[in-house]
Amino acid sequence: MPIKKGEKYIQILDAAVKEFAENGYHRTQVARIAKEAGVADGTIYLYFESKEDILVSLFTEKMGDFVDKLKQKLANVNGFREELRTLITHHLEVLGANPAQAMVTQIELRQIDPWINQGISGPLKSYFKVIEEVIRSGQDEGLVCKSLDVRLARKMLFGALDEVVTCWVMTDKKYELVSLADPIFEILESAFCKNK
Amino acid sequence: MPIKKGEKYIQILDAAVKEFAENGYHRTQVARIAKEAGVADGTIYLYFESKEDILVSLFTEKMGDFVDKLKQKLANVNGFREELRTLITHHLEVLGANPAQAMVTQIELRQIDPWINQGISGPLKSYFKVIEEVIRSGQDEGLVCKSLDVRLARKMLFGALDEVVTCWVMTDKKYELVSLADPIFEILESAFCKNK
DNA sequence: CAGTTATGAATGACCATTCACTCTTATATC
DNA sequence: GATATAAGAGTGAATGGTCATTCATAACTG
Repeated sequence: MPIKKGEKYIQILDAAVKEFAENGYHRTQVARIAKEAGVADGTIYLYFESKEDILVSLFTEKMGDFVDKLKQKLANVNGFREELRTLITHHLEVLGANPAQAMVTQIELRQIDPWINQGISGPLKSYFKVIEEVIRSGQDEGLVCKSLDVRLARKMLFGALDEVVTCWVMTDKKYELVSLADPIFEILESAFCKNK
Repeated sequence: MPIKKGEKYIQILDAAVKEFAENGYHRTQVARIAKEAGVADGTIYLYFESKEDILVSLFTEKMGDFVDKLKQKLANVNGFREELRTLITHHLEVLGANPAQAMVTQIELRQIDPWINQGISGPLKSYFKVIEEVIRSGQDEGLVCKSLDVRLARKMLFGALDEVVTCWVMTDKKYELVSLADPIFEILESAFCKNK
């Protein structure tokens, strides 16, 4: 029964993001995380069940935040177009501002492991739900074709954003990720909206 | 200097796809691959440098094929719309027909490892080039806005397809992947084409 | 019988996890 | 207020299991 909170908990999590981003999940030893966090190896196991648990906690922690903040922003905005723009911008802003975190969520988390996926699917699904709601609201407004398969559209939208972020992470991050928000918005808008 | 060809080479590769798809790269032992392939553990090292080398070879081998076949199909087709449709269909058809391979390329390959990425980037880049050429041909035809950022469009197109395949792989593969070709085509076409 | 190909038991490196111990802080007793 | 007792948090060296890889040996082949 690890204590999933407190100062050390955060320290370890932060150290883990850094190490995972730098060396990849499988290549970073727990001992390295401990060193980076300034705690003893054993201390980690007071806060986490296992190495995998660190990875999962990392994701759920960050993803929970991500979705919460997005929902707040969406509440202050009206109409499908602005919602879509907000969604895209948020995605790029947050990941653009946290390259290490982006690295972890984009790459390290992708390894299939029934256990890891279980831990991840919750928060990720809630993000998917938000995306689908935005698209559906576009349909209600009459801007998006009613016959559009919302699920499929969500997958494509998410996939598109995801790949853009992945490319950015994998290269040297020379450009500002957010600067792509506008062109992406243009493309996705015309993808979903009926031709006027 | 492993011999990168021959019957056993293929056998090992096939066994590896199966095992990686089933258990994931890190969870499959070389010994399992050997057993599945019907060869001795040591034999693997006559054909491959290392376990990683198996993964990379797998990808380059399959991806080379993938791009070659796609190019052939594209040569027999005229006009941006049909090219785009061909591209999408090919992507879904090939991965839909080889779930295990899809699993490996979609998931297992994503783990960052400078070495692995190096091995992968070649064949993947050649696929990207094909995609970009198709989009550019659409611009030449006047169907796609000249101001569209081809690179960005490629990333989004690839990401969209990729995510659709990933979702399919992760679930129980209940539906035919190719059946999504039409709706995806509709969406991507209107994403890129000027409103008529 | 030389050369090539294949074998699989043995090796050794690696690293997540544990646990016997220390250090700190809080509470109780006189 | 001084001392004793207990609990919790933290430590890091030692453990043990897991494989990738090697290599001495065998089995083909021409």
